Amino acid sequence: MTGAPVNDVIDELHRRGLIALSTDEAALRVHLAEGPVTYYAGFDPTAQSLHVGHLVQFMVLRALQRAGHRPVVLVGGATGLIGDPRMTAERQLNDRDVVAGWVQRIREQVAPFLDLPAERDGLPAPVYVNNLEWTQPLSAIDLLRDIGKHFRVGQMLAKEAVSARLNSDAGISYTEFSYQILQANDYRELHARHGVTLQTGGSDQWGNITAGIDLVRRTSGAKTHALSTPLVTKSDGQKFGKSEGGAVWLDPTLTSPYAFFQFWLNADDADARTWLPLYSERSAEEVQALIDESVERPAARAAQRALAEELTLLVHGPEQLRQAEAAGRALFGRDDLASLDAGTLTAALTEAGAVTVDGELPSVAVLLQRSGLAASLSEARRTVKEGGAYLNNERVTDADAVPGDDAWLPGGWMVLRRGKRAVAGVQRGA
RNA sequence: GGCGGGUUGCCCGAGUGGCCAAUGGGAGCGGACUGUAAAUCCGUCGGCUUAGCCUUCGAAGGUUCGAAUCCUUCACCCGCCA
Repeated sequence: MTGAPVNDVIDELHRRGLIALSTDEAALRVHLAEGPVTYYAGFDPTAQSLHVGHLVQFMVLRALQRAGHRPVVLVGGATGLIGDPRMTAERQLNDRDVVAGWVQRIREQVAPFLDLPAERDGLPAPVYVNNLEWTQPLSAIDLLRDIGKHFRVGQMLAKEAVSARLNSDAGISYTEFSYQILQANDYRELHARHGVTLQTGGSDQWGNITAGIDLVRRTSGAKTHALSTPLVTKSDGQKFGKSEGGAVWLDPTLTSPYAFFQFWLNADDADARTWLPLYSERSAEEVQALIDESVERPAARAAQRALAEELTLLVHGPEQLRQAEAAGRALFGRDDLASLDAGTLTAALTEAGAVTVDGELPSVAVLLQRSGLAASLSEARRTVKEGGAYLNNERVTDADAVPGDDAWLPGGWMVLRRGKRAVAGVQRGA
């Protein structure tokens, strides 16, 4: 090891558990030590927003940027039209204009992760690209002659996603089979255009990533590198990133900052401890101290709080974090609801989700249903019968009861709750 | 092409004429215990104008006082033979 260049980023990424697979690591360390490296990660527009599952990618991108390397973020306007083969079944193709819209939204969503450190800390500014730029003009002849010649079908068939699909009833379309060629070509283009020599991505992307490395080598002779992140899991085997019925999105209109904060705050103790190193940019010592604290005094939920605070700040910014925290305190605090002032209540309930009621007040059951706390009127009645419905923190016993005028809290609000965690506001209309 | 088996509620899976909105398990939801955890226990788990009514058991039609259960046709899936 004597004389081997020390590289803190790789050490840091290992320490945080962010590296699942890597190409020749010794060579990569040397490469990173030689000077600023331009690296990239790609995001396909398969939905209108990114979700918490994408966050690990940004943690890697940020760590590398902090070490002085230059990030390139690719949004897959072209690959999003083709579809990366999933293990299970063929993807439904989305309309071109729909995908184009998603590209725009995701592009905006990505910005804060890397732009802020660039502006504030003088780190290398990110470059944003869309692979439609070079994939769109590519003719069938160009693709098949210049790029296709470098691909062996045998290797393409051997990729895990492809072989899984070939062996399934679903089979695989030529469209999705071709996906790896396009992603590989992205690496080639970015290597040529921006001097990119490192690609990072999820370990499920490893096959596509290595296809790119091979293509770059065959076409230019250059040696390039790759790192992949592990799949983030939950200790109970459930899928990571789901909460009350849906994905946890980064878009504040799809998942409110309050709900986002609560998602992390409600993590299992075991999960919070394993996730903290992945997502926290605190020092190794601080992270360890938080984990120790979590083991000694689990009820304080130090690890969960750290995750919720850091990530809400990162994704939604300081003002949204402050409001999400205040909302949680207001709604779950020991204080009497009536003692809260109108401003606090308004902020908290707006975060939690609210419905406005004009004119006659409907029954509690109807309010539960309209606020979305219950999916149907039947479910709302059932909830009341089970003792799980609360109005202003008091258990409701009659589903058909109509709240009296004295139920209005400061600011014209009522606090409706289902179970322990699901809260919604009812606001008096005009 | 021939023969046989199958398609049930979010998922798995019982049910072969009335006692079936449909056994059981899982997921989900609520309660208790806790810490707005986990585990455990209890309850709940199609909809509605909720002691009643309406729509569900692959699709359509039929038999019957009455069908998830019987008959016919269609669609899809799975075995065995060719």
